Amino acid sequence: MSSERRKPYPFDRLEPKWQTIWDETRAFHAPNPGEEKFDPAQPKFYVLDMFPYPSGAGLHVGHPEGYTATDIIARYKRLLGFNVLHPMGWDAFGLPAEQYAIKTGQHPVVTTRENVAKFKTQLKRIGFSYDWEREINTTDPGYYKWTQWIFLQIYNSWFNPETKRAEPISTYRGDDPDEVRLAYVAQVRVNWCPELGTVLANEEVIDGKSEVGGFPVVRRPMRQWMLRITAFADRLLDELEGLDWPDSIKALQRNWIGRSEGAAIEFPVAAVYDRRNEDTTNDSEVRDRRYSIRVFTTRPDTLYGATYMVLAPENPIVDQITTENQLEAVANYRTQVASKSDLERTDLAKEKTGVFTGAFAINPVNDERIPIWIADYVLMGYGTGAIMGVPAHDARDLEFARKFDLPIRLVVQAPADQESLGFVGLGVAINSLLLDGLPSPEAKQKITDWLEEHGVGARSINYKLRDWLFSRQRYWGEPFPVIWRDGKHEALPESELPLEPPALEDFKPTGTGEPPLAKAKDWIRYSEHATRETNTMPQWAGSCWYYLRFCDPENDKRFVGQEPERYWMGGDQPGGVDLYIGGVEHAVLHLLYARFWHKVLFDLGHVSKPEPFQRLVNQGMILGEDGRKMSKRWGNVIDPLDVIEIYGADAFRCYEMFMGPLEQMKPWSMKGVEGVSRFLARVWRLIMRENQAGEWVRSAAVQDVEPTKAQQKIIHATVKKVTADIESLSFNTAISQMMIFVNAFTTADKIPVSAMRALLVLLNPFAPHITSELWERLNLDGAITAQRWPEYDEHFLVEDEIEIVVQVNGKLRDKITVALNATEAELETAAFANQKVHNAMAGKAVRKVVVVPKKLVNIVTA
RNA sequence: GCCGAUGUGGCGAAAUGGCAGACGCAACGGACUUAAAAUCCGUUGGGCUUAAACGGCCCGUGCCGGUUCGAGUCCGGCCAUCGGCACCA
Repeated sequence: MSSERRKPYPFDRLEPKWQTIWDETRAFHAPNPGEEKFDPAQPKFYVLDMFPYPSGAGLHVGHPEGYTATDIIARYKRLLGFNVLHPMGWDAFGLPAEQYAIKTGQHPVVTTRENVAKFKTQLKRIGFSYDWEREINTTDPGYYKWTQWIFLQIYNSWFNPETKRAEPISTYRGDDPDEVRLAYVAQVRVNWCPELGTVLANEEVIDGKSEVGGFPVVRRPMRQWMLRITAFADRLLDELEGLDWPDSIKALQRNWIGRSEGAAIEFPVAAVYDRRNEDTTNDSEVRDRRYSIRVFTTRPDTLYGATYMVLAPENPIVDQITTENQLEAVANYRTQVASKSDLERTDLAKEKTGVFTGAFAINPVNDERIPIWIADYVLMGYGTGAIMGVPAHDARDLEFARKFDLPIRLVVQAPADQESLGFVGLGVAINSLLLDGLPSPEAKQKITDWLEEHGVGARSINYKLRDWLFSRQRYWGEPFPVIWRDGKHEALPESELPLEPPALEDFKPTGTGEPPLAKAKDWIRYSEHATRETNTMPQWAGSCWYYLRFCDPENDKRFVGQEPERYWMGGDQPGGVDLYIGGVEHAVLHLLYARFWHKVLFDLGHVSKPEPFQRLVNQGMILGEDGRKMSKRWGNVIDPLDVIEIYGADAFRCYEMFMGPLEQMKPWSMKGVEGVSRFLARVWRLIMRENQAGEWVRSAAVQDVEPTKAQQKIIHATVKKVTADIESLSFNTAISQMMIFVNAFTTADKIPVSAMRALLVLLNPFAPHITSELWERLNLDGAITAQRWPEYDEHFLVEDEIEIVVQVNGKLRDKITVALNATEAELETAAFANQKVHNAMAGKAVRKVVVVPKKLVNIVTA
């Protein structure tokens, strides 16, 4: 038959009905301290989603996975009596939104407004219980006013190494405050993406391509705004410890920060060929302190094995030390390296290349002359842009030394079963005069002490983390609240915030590196002698503090009021954000940047805790039905609204949670949705039946009777399991338990109302619409959202008789039923009386009997 | 190469060191129906035994070892897949 598929229950009518009621009654509005209806007696719970970029494509099934999980928690905590903060907003500045605007030829203001409207409609159709009165949009002047204000706090601060805290720049005693500001301008080799027409942060470049769009990225020196995140490297690292985050995310951040401990060592340059002084000879043994090369190493204990040095080709000192006859070779090599993109440079990493500079350095520990080379396997961006080559104990150095026939000297003895040449682990020092016989860790200490005593080295720590490149040459972002006067930058007065971008017709990137804002000639001109900064902030700026704004979104006096901040983000209660759920893709971007901003704000006294997100959970990616990543290319993308059209929002929500563990990657299955939909229909038919006229009426089986003993047991077992499972975010097994509950009642001829009350409240966070409707149809008191979460009584879970497992030599042989209070001796006797046990023992002698009360008896034979 | 995660039926998955596979999907059988859909009931890890049913027995959580009365779970060593970083000195 071609007629429309019959709905198993009328979700298409009742779901919009309840969504409207929730809106109209402000059912999920959370008042702030001091506001009407605020109850200070209740504990708070802040449960947050990573707010989306409202892209043109709309929601896909991945978004609602985390959102459903947080919604269940929010509704559950409300039923427990918590004051719950559960907000949603829009991260609408940035490349995706702007690329979409360019593609469709519309102004980003217009596309953003449309996309936000679309996202909001979709989210509402899924029935999420957000407090929409707290909705924020990073592109609202009322919001980015405070993003700019926070930038000024950062700009007007420095990191005091004594206190290890950010402090107002006024406490800095040096000559030039611009040298130490947490926001500064520097000429740096940036990641320039010609296709996007902007520079990108290191974190936004993946395999030499832009994270957004996958376009090639090249290195290019440019003057840019930087944020001094490196000053906070140790705190960002150390304070990860106390956070309730997945180990994998902590590991990613640790890895990204990349702290390594070692020593900095000075190698004087011997025989400097100085183009300004033709008299200097190559054979001079004079140590020339004017040209000393500093290296960083994590293995100072291998210093005696350093048989050459390598500089990064970009290292400026190369110009100073290269000898006349090597000038051409060095220049050629440097040109060749410069023409390679980062991608090519790593791609071609298979074979080592390099050139001798003609110069020599003196190994400070043994006065040996060692040749200085340049090679692109040494990076200018890490350490000092120079290394000591210890080929015997470093795989890269060994490869290089073999290729260019440089000497190799063993200085670490490997453990007996391993070859010492090429051994890179910790062993025992050899051929190292001062260090011979010492295990590597002690050798490190001793040689570093020696270097410090002789003034030629020191303990040193290096990080992979670079300062955050914070400016972009794009239109759709926050303008910097900065003006330029006589070549110097200064802060825009706070009273002039928000600084709105000019209304440009043509907002496309210029392609030259000049920002689009430069096209707005009137806007740029600030005064007779001053002009505005034309760069804009990156996408991440707005998301670095949005969780704070949610606490007090309307405040026009402060970025967040002190009292709401103290209440929701700290105060006497644990956690800042108590639960934060989102995708793993933000492990080193948003989550690192936001922690950094938060620490600056904390140091300056603007927020009450040093860390913003106490507990973090990553939802796993949802794959297409074919097991591949969802993508237009494979045609396997699922649109939530299509699913809701057929099965309803409740079924959609429950399926998203029933698929498997929240954090796991898992494939979508429409058949699976159907199964969950059948479960909800069974819940419906427990309470409702269809009359002759085809109307749903309350079933006569539902009666005000006492549950049977067996029913009591399953009710209390379900309350217990669902409660525990929600607490541990094991939503899939919570749903399983409710299925067991429903299956048990499906066949009952009398269904106690009390059992249905408990079920509906338990199921409400998962399937809020159907449970609200059934609650109303049962004529139960008040709204279901105003109920208290049921409690269980252990008393109902125990039985008089229990089943005991009987094993022989650890193998299950039979199960016996005994009284709950049976003694160990009684259990043992019962086990030995069992025929199967007797058979299995095959007449062998008993060696041992293990009795676990209420569980099992295990008989061990000889 | 380094770091992290994962490995259980045809599929998604469950299992405080104590009955492996709950719950759901798919499949098969049955009831209801003129028929189908929907719904309800039942079977369903593999193998052997038995005419069949009942029953009985053996094997089984990536591989190899270990600890334990007892291991999917704990320990050691491998293998595979996925994710991140990657010439980081």
